[in-house]
Amino acid sequence: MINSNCYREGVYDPLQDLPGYALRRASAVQMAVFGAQLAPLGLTVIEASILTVVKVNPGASLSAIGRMLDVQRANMTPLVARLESKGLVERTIINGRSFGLRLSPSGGELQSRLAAAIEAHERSVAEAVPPEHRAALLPILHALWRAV
Amino acid sequence: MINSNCYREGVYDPLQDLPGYALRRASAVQMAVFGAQLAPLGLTVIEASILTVVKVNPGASLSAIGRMLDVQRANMTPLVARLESKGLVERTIINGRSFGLRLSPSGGELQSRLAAAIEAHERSVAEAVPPEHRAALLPILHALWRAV
DNA sequence: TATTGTTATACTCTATAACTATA
DNA sequence: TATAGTTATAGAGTATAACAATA
Repeated sequence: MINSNCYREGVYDPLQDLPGYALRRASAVQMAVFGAQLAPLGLTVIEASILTVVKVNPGASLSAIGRMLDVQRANMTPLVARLESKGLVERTIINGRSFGLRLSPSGGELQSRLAAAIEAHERSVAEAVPPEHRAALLPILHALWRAV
Repeated sequence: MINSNCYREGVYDPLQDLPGYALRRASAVQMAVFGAQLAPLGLTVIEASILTVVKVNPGASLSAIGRMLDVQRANMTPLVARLESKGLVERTIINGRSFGLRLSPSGGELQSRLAAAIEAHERSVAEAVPPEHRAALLPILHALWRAV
């Protein structure tokens, strides 16, 4: 039996039922939507994730945050510089070779709006899943995240 | 009750249980693994997806393939040029303003190895999901893909 | 010696606008 | 007029290697 969605313009999609491909497309759609919702805040998705981690873990080092988010040190540097230049985060001294990050006052204000955006987005993600499958959503994603 | 995985190096991860974030991380892991498996074939993930679509739909146009894969025309051009320069695909004439793609002989040979790599990867993705949740995997991903 | 932060660099993917040629 | 393909360009994310300073 042929799924009618398999054809677009007479072209058959051999990838749509492959879980890895569907995972990539689902993630891409979700990232695009979330990115658009963050645009008014002047933030990218990664910047938003850094701000959220910093808010919850004031004083955490650049390296520790990067490891948590799977962003390499070398790539964290310009990201943090961007957040600093926007006046959203400040450095705190840990020791002579590393520093921690904390939200600045304006970073704290922005974080409130950011938290609302995240909550709205995450709700829409969860609600996009048929109710009977919602309980499986996080277990599946965590399993894929940790295991593939 | 605190999930022991919430802490790494004393830093708490406020994002890990957000479905959208977990979706992004799961996709990223999967893409990295699959990309590494494709490297010996000299292909990127997107190139592999184009080859697979072309194999199943010989003669499909650049634009139609791009729409299916959600790759814009302007970005399809250099991708197709890359595949052409590797001698993997050939152009067929559709009309004066568009052309179709088909696998070249060497593209066909590579596609066999590619199909095996895809099958192995997709199996590992499915098997990474706990058995009781496997039936929900595709319905969830399709719902997120089409709906968020 | 291992780790931190930095710099430099390169590659892939993505997004937009503008252009031509054709349907 | 709308579509196909192209070109140019810019931005975002990612990856590696190397370096100085510090633990």
